[in-house]
Amino acid sequence: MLDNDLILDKTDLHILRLMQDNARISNADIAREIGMAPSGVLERVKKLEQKGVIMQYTAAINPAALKQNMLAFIAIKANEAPGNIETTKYLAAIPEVQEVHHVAGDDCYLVKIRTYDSASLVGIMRNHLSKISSIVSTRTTIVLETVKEQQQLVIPKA
Amino acid sequence: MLDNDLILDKTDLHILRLMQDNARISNADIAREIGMAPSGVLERVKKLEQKGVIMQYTAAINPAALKQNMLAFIAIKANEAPGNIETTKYLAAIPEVQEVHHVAGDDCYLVKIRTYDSASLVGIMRNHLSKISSIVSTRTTIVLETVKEQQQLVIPKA
DNA sequence: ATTGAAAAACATTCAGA
DNA sequence: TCTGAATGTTTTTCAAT
Repeated sequence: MLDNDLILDKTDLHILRLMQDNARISNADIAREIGMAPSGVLERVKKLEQKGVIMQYTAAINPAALKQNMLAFIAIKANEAPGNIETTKYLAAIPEVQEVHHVAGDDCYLVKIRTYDSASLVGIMRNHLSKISSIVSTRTTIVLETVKEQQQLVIPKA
Repeated sequence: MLDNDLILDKTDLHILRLMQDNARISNADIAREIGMAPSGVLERVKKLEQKGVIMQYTAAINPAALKQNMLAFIAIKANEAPGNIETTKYLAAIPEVQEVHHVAGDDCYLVKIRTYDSASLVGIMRNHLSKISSIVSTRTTIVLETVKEQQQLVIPKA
């Protein structure tokens, strides 16, 4: 999936824009919006899913509603052979870790992690990070307030 | 919305888990899964939306499909009066900026930004960031590879 | 790639418990 | 809160283009 045969036309982009903003929009509504038959829309949506353009439909849940009020970024330095991915595999397997990026520069990895509070963050660092022998050092940045947080992409009109 | 009258019971958490994993699941399927009538599920879902627990339904689109292959984090130092939110307002208004966090420590803000390439990143920094007079300095971290990226929360069973 | 028709499944409302 | 019945709508398939 997601090969070179993915030429997204104006209609595909329109569908993506609608579904990115409201994943629970009905095919019928999409069809009305873009002036196509519902069955045609369904075909296109299925193709977008199957090509890996649409990766998932998800409900964005308010972390505060689940009392998950701690958000932190951890910059991690690791001493491992280039191409070795043991560290990232371990980091990605931690459920509270939302993002793991391999970054350029001094710090090898940047990890985004969401927990209930500072105690549970420390708990994860103790129980998980300290068990990863390749980790040389960590630098934790605590988020005081999140002003904007969205995964939505800028989708061009054409 | 999202007051103190949000006591999420086991059923609510089950619904949230299902919808977080697949926002396009039908009410009927949720009803079957949790052993309730579809109309009852609908009521609960509407209440979760109205209380602000469910913030949005969104399709996660593969950035590569839109040729958006540059991801960067920018740490921004700003000299502004505490409580002044002009800088964050400006940052959040940039469409390519997916996240703006006010963080503890030396760097005041952490911004996540997704663009086509390094040229378009530089373009945004020139056209937007350099116009914000309160910004003292920026430190950009380029993502080489994203290993994990999800906004999904850990939802407890009860 | 798209349509339109047809059947099955679904969403939504509302009275009643 | 929840159910169950009722109605209108949607989804999905498929033959045809």
